Amino acid sequence: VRFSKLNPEQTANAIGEALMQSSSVLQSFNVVKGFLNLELKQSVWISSILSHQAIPSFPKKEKVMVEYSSPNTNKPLHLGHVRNNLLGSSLANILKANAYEVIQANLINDRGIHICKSMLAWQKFGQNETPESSGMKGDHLVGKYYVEFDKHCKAEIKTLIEQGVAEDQASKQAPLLLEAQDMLRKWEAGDQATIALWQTMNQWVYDGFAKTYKQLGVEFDQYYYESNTYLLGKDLIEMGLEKGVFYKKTDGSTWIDLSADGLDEKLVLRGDGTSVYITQDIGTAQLKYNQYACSKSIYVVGNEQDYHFKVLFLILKKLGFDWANGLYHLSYGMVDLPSGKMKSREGTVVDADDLMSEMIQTAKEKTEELGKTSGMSDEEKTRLYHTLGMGALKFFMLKVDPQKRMLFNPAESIDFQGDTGPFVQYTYARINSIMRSAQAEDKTIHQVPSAIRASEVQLIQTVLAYKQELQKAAQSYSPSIIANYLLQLAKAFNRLYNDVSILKAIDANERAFRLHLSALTAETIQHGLSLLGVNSPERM
RNA sequence: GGCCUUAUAGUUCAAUGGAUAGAAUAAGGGUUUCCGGAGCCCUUGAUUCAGGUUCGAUUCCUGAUGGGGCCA
Repeated sequence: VRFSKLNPEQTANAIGEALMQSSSVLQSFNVVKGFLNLELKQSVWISSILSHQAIPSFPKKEKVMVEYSSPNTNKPLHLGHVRNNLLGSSLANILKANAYEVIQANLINDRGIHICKSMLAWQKFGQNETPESSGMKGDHLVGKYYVEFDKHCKAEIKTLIEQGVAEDQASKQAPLLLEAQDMLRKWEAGDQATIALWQTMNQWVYDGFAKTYKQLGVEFDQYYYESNTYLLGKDLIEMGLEKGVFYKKTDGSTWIDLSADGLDEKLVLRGDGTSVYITQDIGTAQLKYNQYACSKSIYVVGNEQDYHFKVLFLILKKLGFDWANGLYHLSYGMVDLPSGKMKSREGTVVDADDLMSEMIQTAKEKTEELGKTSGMSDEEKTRLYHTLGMGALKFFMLKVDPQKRMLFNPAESIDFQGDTGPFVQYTYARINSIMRSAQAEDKTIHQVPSAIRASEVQLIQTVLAYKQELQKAAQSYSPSIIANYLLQLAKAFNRLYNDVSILKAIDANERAFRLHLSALTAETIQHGLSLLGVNSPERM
């Protein structure tokens, strides 16, 4: 507009005219409110889809680490962990599809006062109960004793208060708590009996987690254990002191002043030389880099730790590590339920294992209601219910922008209508059905169709957009982009194939073209769903 | 108290600074022949408030208010 010295309408018209003359792919153009709209010839769309390869593949270029899950070993996984795991593993898939070499890491918090609490309660009240003897999943068993500890500890505190001890004192003096702290000291001193019990109970938990992970469909290339890493980082504090990044206070504790960066002063080493959380995170970050030299490292951690990661990354940069620029905190919001917030104290936590089996059970009921499983073997049905139940769960959780707090409604997620996983899966199954019944046909396109419908152009455009969406998802670390794209694609397909005339009175050539388009759509859906960790059922 | 984050139909979610803010669900209406009606079509309905930047703001900036979190 500045160049032409004309108003936007006139400028657009002039450009449009010029393009019409010089380009062979334009059908027409029009100008609305200063927007120049170019209409491409249908042949452009037709030929672009015919030469299109739905699934791009590239050579590996960079290494990236995705750390997620990172559970504590004192209780089983819950709904919040599910979002974490799904985000992490889906992100790993998306990055792989964008040619990154991905290392999926899991940093397990296997030490500390919390696991000592479970151990102590088991010692006192457990009567040698094991996963085998009780039939309980190991993580649930250990979780049970964590709750048990809490119960007894509270009772002790109550007694103390009744004896006249002040409340804040009482909560520190409960005999059980003191005993747990003592156990932690023994653990740190390497006491054999304590270590043995710790190993046994942790192993129960790991066996339990393994089942949960398998059901969720996540896996890891590298496990880190805090029991191995909790002493790391002290040498880097030393180094930072020499560089003048940190300073000592008179009590001997080491700090960093981040007030110039809009943050506070932060303790990095206590006066007695013991670590704080961030100390070991500094050390672990270096350990990871030394081991893999990833150009990017992503931490999938809830948004309550936003501040922690801001500080951590800043410290690493100030220590002079170039690789600190490749660190990213994928922060995600909490998951709410229709019944309200999850609060462990009120027992409203939704257990991950329970949730998954409920989803699968609901998938079964819904599908049986519709009575379309006739002719399927029991094995096929079981697999289908799993595919649908887990697909519903994953799709629903990944559809939402990670950053935002979300509301998980199990009933709504598994509905076959609406913006759900099963709806996308249905579309895939439907296309498969179409392809099956056309199996025997000659699907060669001898001649490019001369005209196609607007709804076909729309579907073609959507299919073609996939690569861009994939890139966007990788750049913004957001699986929700893929999920929303898949909904759009499924809708575009269903809309097109509801047009009765498309099924009738068409010549073999047009038919072949549409089958080609359908096959590409199916391929794209399958690829997209797999990035979300969702299976595509051949039939449903 | 300081800091971070969020605010869109009744509800749950979308929208590289761009056109008439999209879906889904709920409510109401429609879809005789159809390789899958678990679909498709129509109707009703929304940007928290007050300023600012811009030709143009749901989007960026400032402030207020509500939700969530972190730190003391």
